[in-house]
Amino acid sequence: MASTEFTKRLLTYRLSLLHLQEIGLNDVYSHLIAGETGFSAALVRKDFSKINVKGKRRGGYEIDDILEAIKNYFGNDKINKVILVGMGNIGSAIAQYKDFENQNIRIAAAFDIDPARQRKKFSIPVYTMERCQEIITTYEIDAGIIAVPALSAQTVCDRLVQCGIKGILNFAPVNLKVPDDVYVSNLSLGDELRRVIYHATQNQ
Amino acid sequence: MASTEFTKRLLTYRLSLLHLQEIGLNDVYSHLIAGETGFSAALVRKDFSKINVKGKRRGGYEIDDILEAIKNYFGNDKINKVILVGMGNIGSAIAQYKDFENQNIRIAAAFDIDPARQRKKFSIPVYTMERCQEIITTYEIDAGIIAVPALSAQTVCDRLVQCGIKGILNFAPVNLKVPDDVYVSNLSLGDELRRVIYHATQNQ
DNA sequence: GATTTATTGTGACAATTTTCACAATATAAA
DNA sequence: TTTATATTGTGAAAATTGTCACAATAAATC
Repeated sequence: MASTEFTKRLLTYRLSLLHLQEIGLNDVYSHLIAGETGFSAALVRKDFSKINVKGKRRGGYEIDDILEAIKNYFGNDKINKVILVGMGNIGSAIAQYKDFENQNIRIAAAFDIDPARQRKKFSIPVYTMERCQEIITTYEIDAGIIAVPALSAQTVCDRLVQCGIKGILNFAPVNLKVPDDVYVSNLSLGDELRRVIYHATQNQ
Repeated sequence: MASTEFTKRLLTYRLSLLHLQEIGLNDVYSHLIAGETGFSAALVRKDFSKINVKGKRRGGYEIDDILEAIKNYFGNDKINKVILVGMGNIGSAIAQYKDFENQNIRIAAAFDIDPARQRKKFSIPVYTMERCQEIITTYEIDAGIIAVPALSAQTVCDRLVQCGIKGILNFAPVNLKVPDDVYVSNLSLGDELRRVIYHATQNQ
């Protein structure tokens, strides 16, 4: 399996390339991408080589080729469906988040214990956790987003794993424990901001 | 400067230790932390050694010692103040996010171009960007959170940098360009979820 | 008190990741 | 057509990161 830094870089390239494409470019040099993303030009070329993107000597790379290869690498030509657990502050913000579409990801359903939130009109249906298994299997869900309070995060996580979920994006400030075949990305916003402040105040 | 993986691990240890403390533990062995966090016991010990945490041979480490050392490492005994730009979906969720307190971080003020959002009652004051410089200097702001649409993110970023901000947490799906002495963490939720799905579907 | 056991702390080693340097080569200029 | 120039693609080297193995040693047991 490729290193997580590598997959992160690919998506960073993607974002910059989409931007460059929007301002009218068709071709790019490794140096240009390096300048946009902060990685070295040699690393950019090695990465492209890994995903079988060929450039023209002295001619650079075609943006379309690279974007195609990245899309291919992540296998996102078909729509991937995910579920969202927890419709509090973070959860409902995520439910309305527009950018998932650009990644061909759709939130198929959400879950919450609060019946008021189940009745409330969101753009996606909100169920109780009882219907968790049913919805995961019928909609062929690929991953789950956890946006519940810290105290219930592990319980929710266990439930999702039990229902066959193999990928979890977790916003609760908890280090979730999962079996080896389940992938978890812990996005603790407090930790992330703490690290930003650390680097900001340590600089020089 | 320490690697970002190292600082991430420290905050991961912290989260697990707070949990272990809550369930009544005072001491821990490197193996226990390894089990909780997924890192190897040797790496845990090396990391502790780096931040000058001493254990007792055969006696393990005191949780308090480790937490103290981590707090010290990040220098967060005083409250750090940040600003938030953009009070849309993500922005207002962040404004209400409770966990920043546990990191001694306070959102001092928010900014939005929409006058309606300025009048609306949030728990923090919302201003126009005109008062940006004034507030950053008077409140001694340490970092900025960008939660505006992709199109305006770089403009906002430039403005913050111009006002002396050295750390930025960016939620817009854009690779922000900043001078070398400014630290940016790009948290593109779409990218993050894409990576989760990738790992979930590639596993085995 | 002697012996066993469990754990830390770390130097040496291994693996991984990134950079360096340059041959190959396509394009542009002369 | 020849020469100069700029860029890719990639082995080799360097740097970084993580693991292994074990001496040191404190606690527990006999």
